[in-house]
This record gives sequence, structure tokens and C-alpha cells, in this order.
Amino acid sequence: MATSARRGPYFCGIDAAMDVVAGKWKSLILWELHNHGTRRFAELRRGLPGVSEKMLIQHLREMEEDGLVHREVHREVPPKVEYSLTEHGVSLNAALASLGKWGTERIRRIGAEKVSVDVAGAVLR
Amino acid sequence: MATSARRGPYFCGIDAAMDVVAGKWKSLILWELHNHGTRRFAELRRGLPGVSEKMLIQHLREMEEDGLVHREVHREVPPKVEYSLTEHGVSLNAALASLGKWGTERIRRIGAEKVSVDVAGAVLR
DNA sequence: AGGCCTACTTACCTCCAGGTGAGTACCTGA
DNA sequence: TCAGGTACTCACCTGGAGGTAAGTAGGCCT
Repeated sequence: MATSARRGPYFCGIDAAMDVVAGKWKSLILWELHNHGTRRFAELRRGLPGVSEKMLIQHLREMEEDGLVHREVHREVPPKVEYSLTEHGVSLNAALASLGKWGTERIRRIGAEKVSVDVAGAVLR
Repeated sequence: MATSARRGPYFCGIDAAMDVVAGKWKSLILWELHNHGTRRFAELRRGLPGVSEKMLIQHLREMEEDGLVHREVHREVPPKVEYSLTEHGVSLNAALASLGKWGTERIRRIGAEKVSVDVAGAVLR
């Protein structure tokens, strides 16, 4: 997975899209922002059990650079930063929908477990 | 990218699909097999400029394990091995289509270069 | 005789994605 | 007074993805 910037040259469209989605948590961030519309940093962290603060910020910054995510800082104390999907983020998420469907079908097929999260936010496997 | 086996637990369908597609060359192998139907090992290698033999085999074996690729050995001399997509490989490729479309649009948007291959097979950037 | 084709296998190495844990600056509630 | 919440930043480390190069075994071409 390339967290480092590539931005081409690409072999094809899939290559270009994968370059943007590659990263352990990016598709999940996309999904989380899609489901909740707008989320604060700590909300995202809690929504993605297991993510480290460093990676979450790194991914968010890259997705902002790639024009997928909008970052809005409210100058308050305590600090408040809100993340949401841009138009391109929304369309990427839509493009990922069919892939998600295929993946869900695969989970069913191979009988893989799903990560579930309990009320406290701890990961159960 | 996980070349190592995960096969769950997964957060969601996208996670499960990404697990299977993750790997520098996997989506390109999928595309190549989709375009040509059946390809021999050396044909794939030539079709993916820059891939190493080790990675190509590794990816093909994993995709075979994941039920995406069918491997057929013809006991001949010289050896002849043919790779093709299974039903699941075909459906995954179909699910990747919308992502590919998004990526193509992104390439256009940011004006990234595409890798082109000349007749001899050398990569031009 | 020597090189090239087929499809691999094996050993070794590098680099970086991602994890860990601490530090920052400010405010709130117990 | 001190823990805890806000949103980060920084330094360090490890595991594994992926690259490089050589070896294998049989047959064909020159």
C-alpha cells in the first residue's frame, strides 16, 4: 500500500483509483464519513477500532490532498475539527459500492468472521 | 498490501474485497486475464512490464487460492501453463469496473500520465 | 557446444507502511 | 490538584511487501 505520493503514471483507471484507496484504513474512513456525513477526529478514531492516531491523521491528510475529504477547523477551545466527504469522495464511495457488495458475498462464501465492536469500543474477534 | 493471508475477520465487504485485490499487480493481472481470456505465464509477464517473476507467481498462486484464477498445466515439453479467470474472478472484475471508471476520470482530472508500452515491451514514462 | 525457450524455486536484501509511546497546549470537571 | 478530553506532532522500531539474481531441468535451434 502506498501511503507515499504516487499520483501516476498509471497503468489504467483501477491503478489510479487503488493508489488513492490504498492504505489500511482509507476505505473504512470513506465508509465512516459516508455513513455519518460529518465526523470529528476523535469520533473517527472511535469508529475505527485499532487505528493509531498517527495513521488516522496521515490518511486524512492524504485524502484531503487527493481531494476526497474536506477538513474544517473551528477555532474554539477545546479544538474542533470536522471531516466530511467532498464531491469526489462521495463519487469514489459510490464506485466502491459494487466492490463492497462483491466482498460481502465473498465473506458469506468463505464464511469469514466480521469484526464486531462492543459498546465500549473494544474489538472482539 | 497484504500478500500474506488474512481471510478475515473483516470490517466490511470493501475490506474483504481489498484483501483479495491488494498486491501491486493483482488488479492488473485481473485486467490482463479479462482482456485476453487465457494467458500463459510468459505472456502475462510480458503484458505487465516491470513485474518480477517471483511476484507474478506469488500473486497468481494467491489468486488461485482465493478462487479468482484457474491454473491449467499441460504436461508437455516445453512446459505450458495456462491461466484464466474463474467465475469469481470475472465477477470481481465486473465489480472493479466502476472503480476503474472513477480512476480514469481522476487521471483526466489531475492530468496524470499513463504508462505506455512500446512494441519491444520496454516501459516509457 | 552453447545459448535460449518453457515455468518456475530459492536465498538474500532493501525500504517503507504502519505501530508504539511520549510530548504539546489549553480547558473542564471532580 | 490532577485526571481527562480536544487535536494533533515527533522519534523510534519492526515486519513484511516486493525487488534482484541465480539455479533447475528438459528440449530446440544454430
